[in-house]
Amino acid sequence: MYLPAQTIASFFLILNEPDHPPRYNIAPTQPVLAVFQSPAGRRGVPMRWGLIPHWARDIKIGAKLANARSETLHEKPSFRTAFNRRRCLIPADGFYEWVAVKGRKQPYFIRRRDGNPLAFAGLWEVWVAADQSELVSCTIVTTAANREMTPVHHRMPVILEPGQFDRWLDPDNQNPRSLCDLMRPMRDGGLVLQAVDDYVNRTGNEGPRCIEPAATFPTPSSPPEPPAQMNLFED
DNA sequence: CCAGACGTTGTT
DNA sequence: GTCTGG
DNA sequence: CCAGACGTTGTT
DNA sequence: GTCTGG
Repeated sequence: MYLPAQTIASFFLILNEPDHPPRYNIAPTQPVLAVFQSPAGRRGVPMRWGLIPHWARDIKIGAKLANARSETLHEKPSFRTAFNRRRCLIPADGFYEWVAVKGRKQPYFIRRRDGNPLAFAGLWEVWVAADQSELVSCTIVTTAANREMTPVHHRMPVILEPGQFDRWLDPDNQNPRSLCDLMRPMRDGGLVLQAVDDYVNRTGNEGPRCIEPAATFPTPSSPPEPPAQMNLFED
């Protein structure tokens, strides 16, 4: 079968962080707000996007680790330890995906239909540089695309609901198998896509123009509603 | 044992 | 740090 | 993820 | 084509 032109999944995202200017175009290696569970409660701190394993010699490895596949997290040397002990949430108003069409890359902005922010499942890590300085970094966990995402890409970030936050963040839960049910595609129908101006394609560009609707490209149509089905993902 | 990798996406 | 390939 | 560079010698 | 910077 010939699929529509492909996409990417880097989840360049929008972030509105209290007391900081809003960001509309966060790229890997840039700081993103991440929330984790500390003994004193939940804390949000800026972390470098792109996880740097504690054993890394070179900071550059982080650029390749912006995402972590949920299916294999538990066995990857780069993610295993963080998965067991350092899970986090990464809040965002939305994220982008691109579809390559005739030598062009058409970006789409994806947000919740209900207007609330998203909470991506993430992992974080502390890396000690050669000069002994510490750098905290994070990665976003991915899973298969849900119905709305399928027209633009076959993967999507794991998006958690408030009722799931505690379990995901609990540092005392070091049993990966008990977390499998959290790492599923978001329920169908919860997201909306909007084709936007390719201003966002340049990482140096910032501001609301990144989510300005594109005049010439329509939102891709979703496949028809599936028939009534068994509950495969037991929520 | 030592040396070298350690990742995701999408592309063909 | 830990695993894999040689 | 996307955009942009992709090099050496010698100069300040 | 592949790597780097953002």
